[in-house]
Amino acid sequence: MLQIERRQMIIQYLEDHEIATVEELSKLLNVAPMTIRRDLQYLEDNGIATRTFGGAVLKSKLIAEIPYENKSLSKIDEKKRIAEYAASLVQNGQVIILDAGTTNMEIAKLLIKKQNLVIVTTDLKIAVYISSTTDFNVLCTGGNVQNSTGSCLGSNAVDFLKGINADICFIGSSSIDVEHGITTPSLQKSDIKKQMIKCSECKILVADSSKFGKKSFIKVCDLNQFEKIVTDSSLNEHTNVEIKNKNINLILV
Amino acid sequence: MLQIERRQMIIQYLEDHEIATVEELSKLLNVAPMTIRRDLQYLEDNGIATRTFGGAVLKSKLIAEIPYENKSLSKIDEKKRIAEYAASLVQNGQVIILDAGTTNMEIAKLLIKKQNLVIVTTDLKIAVYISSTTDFNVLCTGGNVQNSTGSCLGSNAVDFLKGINADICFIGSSSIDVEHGITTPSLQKSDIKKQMIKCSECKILVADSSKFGKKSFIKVCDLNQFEKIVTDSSLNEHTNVEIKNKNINLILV
DNA sequence: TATAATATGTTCATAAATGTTTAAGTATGT
DNA sequence: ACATACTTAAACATTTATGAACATATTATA
Repeated sequence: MLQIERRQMIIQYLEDHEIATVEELSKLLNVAPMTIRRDLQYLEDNGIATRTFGGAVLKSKLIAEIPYENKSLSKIDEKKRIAEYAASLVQNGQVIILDAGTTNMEIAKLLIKKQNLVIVTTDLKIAVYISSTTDFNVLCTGGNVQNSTGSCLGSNAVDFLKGINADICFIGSSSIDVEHGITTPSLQKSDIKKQMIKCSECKILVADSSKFGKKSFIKVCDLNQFEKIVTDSSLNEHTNVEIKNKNINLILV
Repeated sequence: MLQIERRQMIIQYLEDHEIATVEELSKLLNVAPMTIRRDLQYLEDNGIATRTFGGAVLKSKLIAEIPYENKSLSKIDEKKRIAEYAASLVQNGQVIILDAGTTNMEIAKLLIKKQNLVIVTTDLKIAVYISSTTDFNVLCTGGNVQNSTGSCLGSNAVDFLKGINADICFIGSSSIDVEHGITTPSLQKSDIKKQMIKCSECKILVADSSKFGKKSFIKVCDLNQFEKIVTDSSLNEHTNVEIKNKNINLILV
């Protein structure tokens, strides 16, 4: 197993269990405890985990942004299932807004099988992917490109979106909380998502279950703004009930 | 098996598995580990994969899916030489406009070694490439994405450029004629190039010699608009003399 | 066909990752 | 405070991966 792979699994384990001991990780991954310590040191240096005596916990609920490569490896199966459901909501000929991120990339991979869509996105990789594989009308918002993710930010992107009337938007988020709604680490990202929601008829939130119960800095909107919230079935029971109590259409795939 | 074929299979393998070790690729493809390392080095240089100790992970699936190889295979050496000269004109800290196309992609590959640039481009692939490999400020114009090339067109892109003041723009063209100047097959492309030229201090035309002596429909500008025209030394003598007679700074690399 | 250019294989010194040992540090119960 | 059990990190040993240099094979070109 490669080093990066092992570190990825530690992140995955932490996402699932919130906490892990050096010993259990050492046994699980069949490496010396010292190796696990060095891995945890790396994760701490990169702001992903916080070391404790005997193990580590995920960095506080106010999560920072994890680099793209790490993200794309984690929860990939869940994302594919979420994407499958999301794509089933799309009719041929519709105008679709896709938010940036790996979950929306998974949706994009399925949408190319549809006919005659208009795709609007801030994610350059999604724009390149769809435009190179279909004859859809692909619109890219433009703006400042965020180096870590390849997505457009800034007033140009927001202004571009203001001119759009879409049938459906798919919004991704890494911080979803029943009480505080969805939040982002930057004002710019929040502005983009707000505008995407504003100019779409139907709003769908797509995010794997690890994103729930987390808060970031800038609020985008409350959960009741969405027609549907699509996530995977590992969502913890408490959150599940809380959302359903609010009469929100929660889809577990 | 051809080299390009093998590299294609590595990309395919990475797309399926997200991650791969040198050893498994070596066994799978029946070549020496060193060959795999060289392949992975190539893929990393081209922004397709990220190497790790012992293997590699996929960077972003899209660049791989684009028929880059095919396009850029023609006149690739000439383009690299042209790009080398073009890149040498760029100072750290400058604002650069890059037109769409493979020659400008070659320039982009060299610009990532500079410091602190601001890059403005209509080419999504260039935007993704530079933003994912540097901390430069990358601006993408946005607009309608042309499906065949992955570049932005339309009034959004032109309007975006109107707000830019650049030090240098690098313009590509497939139709250059001493008498008729540079021409494009569509009004949209012409509008973009015109605006790029208008908002740049210094204008450089980059095109391999096969593009000379050709005419298309919509005129962009005359050749004397450019501070320098950079092409390869296979340019035919007649055109060479004609351009120099017009007192234009022609660079043959 | 001969020759040049390119791609691939091999070897080996170097570097990186991991394992092991051990002294010092930390938590916890009495 | 003390003893005990556990955790840590430094130092060194071991394993494994890497890339440079050169040899060989393959492909392109004259």
